[in-house]
Amino acid sequence: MRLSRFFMPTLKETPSEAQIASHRLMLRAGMIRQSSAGIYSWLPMGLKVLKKIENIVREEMNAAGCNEVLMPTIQPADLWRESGRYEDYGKEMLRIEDRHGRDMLYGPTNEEQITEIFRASVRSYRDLPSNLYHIQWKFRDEVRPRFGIMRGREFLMKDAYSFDIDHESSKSAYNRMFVSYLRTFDRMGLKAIPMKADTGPIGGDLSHEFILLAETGESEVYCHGDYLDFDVPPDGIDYDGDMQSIVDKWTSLYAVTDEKYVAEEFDAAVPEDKRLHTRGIEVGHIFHFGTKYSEAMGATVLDQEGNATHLQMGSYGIGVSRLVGGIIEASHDDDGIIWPEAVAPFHIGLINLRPGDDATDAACEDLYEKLGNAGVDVLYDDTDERAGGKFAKMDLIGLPWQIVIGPRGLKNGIAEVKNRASGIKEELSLDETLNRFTG
RNA sequence: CGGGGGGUAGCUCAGUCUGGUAGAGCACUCGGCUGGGGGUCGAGCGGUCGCAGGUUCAAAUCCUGUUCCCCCGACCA
Repeated sequence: MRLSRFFMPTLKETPSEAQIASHRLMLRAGMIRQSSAGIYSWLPMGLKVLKKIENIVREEMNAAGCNEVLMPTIQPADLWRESGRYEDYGKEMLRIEDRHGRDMLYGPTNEEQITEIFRASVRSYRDLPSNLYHIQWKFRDEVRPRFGIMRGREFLMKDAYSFDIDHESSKSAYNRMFVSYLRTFDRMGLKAIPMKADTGPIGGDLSHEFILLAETGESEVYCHGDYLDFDVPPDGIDYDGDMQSIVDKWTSLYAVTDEKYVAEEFDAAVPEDKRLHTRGIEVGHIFHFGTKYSEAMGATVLDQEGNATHLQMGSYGIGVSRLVGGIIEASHDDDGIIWPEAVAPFHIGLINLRPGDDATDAACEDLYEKLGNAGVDVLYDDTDERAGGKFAKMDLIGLPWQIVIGPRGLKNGIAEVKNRASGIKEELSLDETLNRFTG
């Protein structure tokens, strides 16, 4: 993509509404624009990242044996009256009336919808276990949206729902999602630690929040430092295999959010030099809730003896849009964003320092074309802005690599390759530069 | 929902107290000098001062109402 034809309205100054780093940088890098409180438009740069994150989530869900569906954003109120949540949910739920006077709502979540779909189609234990997910926009009318995309009212979420015949099987479904989440966040270059979460009125130990460690996080967390070095389950792992030992390992050490924190327990469980007390961002939440919805909504299957049995269910969320902000919180510096390669909007930023100079233009165009042919996603700054502005802008948008070509280096056939994360610059010949990214 | 702060050019903000021709920097357009870390000189473009009503010869400024946004708290994936 040529920068001259790319819609990327960057800002030199920080808009006054942005307080935290990710919000500030997303606005400055031209990724999002606010529409109203907690509601944003996604501009090309932001949308590319959002889609990359969404795809990683999708790939890992599919690998774990889940089926993708797409449920509507607008749901009928009657569905929620069945579960009793229409009355319980309160003002967080955006309620709408259609032209016929029917009560509708913009879905804050989809337990009712998925249960309705499942109960209408599945009759036998033979069709279990099953896990359906979708990636869809949700709306929760938060009293006070904040932190930009991190806690908006409208947000993109992946939510999965598992259906099983009994508790034992449901626990296996839970474990598969647990492992899948470890892989998903790791692929995005994140350290997300599963922490004990509130199980609410249902009880049990099957609820974990996946927390991203970041100093600007919204809640305090306490955990064992060794989690940072734990191995993540490998690509291609067999989800029919032993998930329990992985879950056991990843839940063996102390890790809680502040509402579950007890100083004495923390001190007793973690040696002093391993105590990690920082802030965190919740990017995933997995939860087993048993028959709460299947009983309220009459979702049953016949078991092997022919008895109608209520489905055991669990739900598994990942905040896809929140992750965009979360990744930036975890990976930025004073100059701008530092994208992990897996979610970067482009792999390389190619800077032409002197558009209009024949030799410089020719070298840039040649490299741009060859990299493109090799399938490398390049943002080519072909504008005639000054060098300083180009460097600052490229650092701001945080592409993993920068290739700088100007008359000075070109006299010796040299391009400069800079790694955004380390800041290390190398002088390479044009061929070496090409090979570096295509070899 | 309680408390606080705001809305003036695309962005950051002054001007409001004390009413009297709407400003600066950045951005943008044109031209000159420049040319490897947001340069420089000159000339431009750009505003129903959130909205409605009131007071006044005269309102960005005073009064009333209203709406939107931000921050702290409570709440929350």
